[in-house]
Amino acid sequence: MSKIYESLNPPQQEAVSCTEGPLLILAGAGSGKTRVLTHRIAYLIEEKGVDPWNILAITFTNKAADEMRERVDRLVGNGCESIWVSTFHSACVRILRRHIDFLGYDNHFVIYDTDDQKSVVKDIVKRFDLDTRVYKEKALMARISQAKDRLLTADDLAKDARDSFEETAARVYREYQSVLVRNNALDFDDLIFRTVELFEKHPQVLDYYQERFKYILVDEYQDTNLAQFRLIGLLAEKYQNLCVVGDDDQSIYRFRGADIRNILQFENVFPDAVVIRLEQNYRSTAQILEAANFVIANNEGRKEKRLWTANEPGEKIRFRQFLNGFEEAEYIVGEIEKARREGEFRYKDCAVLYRTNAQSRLFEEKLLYAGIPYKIVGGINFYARKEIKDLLAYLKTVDNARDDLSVRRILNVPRRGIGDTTQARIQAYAEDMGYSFYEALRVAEEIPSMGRSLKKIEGFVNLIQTLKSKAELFSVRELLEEVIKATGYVEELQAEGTEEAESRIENIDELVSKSQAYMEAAEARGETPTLSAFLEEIALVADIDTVDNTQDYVLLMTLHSAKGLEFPWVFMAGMEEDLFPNVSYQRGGDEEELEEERRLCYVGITRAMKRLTMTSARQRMLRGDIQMHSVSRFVHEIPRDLVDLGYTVEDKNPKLSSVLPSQSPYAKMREAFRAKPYQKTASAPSPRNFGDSGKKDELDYTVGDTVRHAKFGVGKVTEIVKGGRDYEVTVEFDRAGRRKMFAGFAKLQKI
DNA sequence: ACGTGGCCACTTTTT
DNA sequence: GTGGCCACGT
Repeated sequence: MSKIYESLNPPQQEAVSCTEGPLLILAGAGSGKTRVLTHRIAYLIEEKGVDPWNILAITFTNKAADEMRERVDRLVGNGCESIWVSTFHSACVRILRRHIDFLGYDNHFVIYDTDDQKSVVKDIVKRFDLDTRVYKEKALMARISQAKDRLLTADDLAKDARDSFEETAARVYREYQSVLVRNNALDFDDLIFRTVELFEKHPQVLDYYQERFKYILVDEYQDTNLAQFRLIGLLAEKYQNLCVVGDDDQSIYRFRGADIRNILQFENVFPDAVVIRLEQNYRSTAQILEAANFVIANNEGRKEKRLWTANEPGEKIRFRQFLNGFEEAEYIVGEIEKARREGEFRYKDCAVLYRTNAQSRLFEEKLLYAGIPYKIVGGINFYARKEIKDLLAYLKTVDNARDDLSVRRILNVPRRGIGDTTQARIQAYAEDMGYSFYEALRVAEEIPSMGRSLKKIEGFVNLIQTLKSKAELFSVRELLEEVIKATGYVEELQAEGTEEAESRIENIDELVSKSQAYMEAAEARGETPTLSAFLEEIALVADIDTVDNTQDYVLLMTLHSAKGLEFPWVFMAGMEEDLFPNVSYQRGGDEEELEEERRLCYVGITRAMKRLTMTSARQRMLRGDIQMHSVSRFVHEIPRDLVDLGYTVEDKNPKLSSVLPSQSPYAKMREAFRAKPYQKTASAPSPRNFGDSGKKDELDYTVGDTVRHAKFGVGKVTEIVKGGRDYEVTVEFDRAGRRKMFAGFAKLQKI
């Protein structure tokens, strides 16, 4: 072995050199799996003489793919451009662009994002005249997506339907699919599903790719779903040189169809698979790692493993509880600023992780106020913004006029005086004649009762035709600018002059620079930039892909988005029962969901290299009303001698102590930790023993009583549930309807 | 045809 | 607290 492999530890070396046959690498957090993957690729090329052309590496995000390619480049030097390093979705798009005509699609298909899917479903719900109370778009979309993740067609779903909801869902699915086919569109799930279909129906195509990809590597294997599993299985079937890397403890996408069994049963599916464990962690301090180990040990369904590290013990894990989310945010922002001022950490060394995107707001406010550069990953996707979607719809229409959705979106944007009635008439005509929506527009004069609208429609068609002809000559960026000019989109916003319009214009400017950046990147890759490729790239970028490691900013993101990343200092905010673990696990009453939450916590803890701070708030505004929260059970699962609870409120923080009740929460916490020393076997932790002071022993009203609420008025108590620290009271108000509230806050008066 | 105001549901996580 | 949707009025 050449020198570069000597820096690897023995199991890592084994994982690199075991190149033939199926291989499962169980790589604990921070165990250097990316290093193993990149060295393995280098080894294949350099030592085994494998043609880079024959290697396929699948990662979870584009960012990870870029990083991997970069690192392989550094190891191997030239020749690695021809390695396919990409996500499942972009790999499938590449394959489908070449061969989807075998399935009767046009290779020029468009990709529908979640928003587009929603419009399609919504339209169908309306056409089927379904009760939207029962058949919610979201639920239907989830059904369809779930089915596709499991490679089920609408017929399969109809066959398995157990009730009328499922039957209807199958009907909607069938119609949804035919709309997509008509529009020559594929949704995210289709990208995988159709590729599997292509391989299964056309063995010669499969054979081509089996020959092409003799060596396959899959990262984050624990998060693959059935469709992805099948895809990989098909590709690897012939040569069996499949190397998957994953960690069952980091499986956090069950809700999206990820099947942890893909990793737990790898050895059953590939009986002669070699299994290698990477258990040495290079990332975190010993105390952080130990905390992570203790937390995850509470899960039952996992492969037993013991992560260890030779790193320094490091600092204790900091835990702080605050009165509310504002103070939590203020604290975290203050800590970051202080550390930077003192030269201890840069902004980019710090990341704030939380369970739900909604939590980002408070941090954003405080960071903005403090003048600290930051970037929020996730939330509302840049490309989901209205102005961006509008402009992209123009580009999509130019690119593929079969995409009815885009055409309809822009027909009256900006306002052209073409209203719903006209649109409905065109739609009806198109359906009668078997035309696409745009085709119907082009022959609008044939449509009866168009009247005054005809002129306007002709204007629109002319605009699109002109843009289409320009698309031949113009670069992507020029075309986009032409759209902006021809439609007067920005002008209209400027005329508005509001702050909101201002920010929309900024977004549009950003889109223009993104188109420029795309062109440059494509040319750097030696490709000719095309409109289709630009649109495709946009459809497949995740927000995390736009994180720029060279910029010094604080990163804020959900725990999910943080997977695969690492930071010197990690803040885990909102460590509260009901928020994290999230309440929905209780709705399902599902132990597995709780375990998934715990894995998410494990992922969060193991992102931290040097320092980890966990915070929680006693009260938090959730869905409009204030709720009391006790400290997350996950915090309790960390042995107390690993935790630094900070100063007491009385000592150091007079501002807090004046607001808080006489009992210091920190003193309470200490008691709690002291009272209940950590036991590894403890199966039922009592998470709610922090600061019970708010609980009233008795309420002066009971079920059936009439009470008055300051805001909601008079109502009747229908239910009282004893919560951890308070009573949850359900009241049927005369005016405000049924409300659930905490007795401590509601201040209900018996009358 | 289009704008406005009130009502409602919503918040888990995403390629 | 917020954004989306519907109904109504101009």
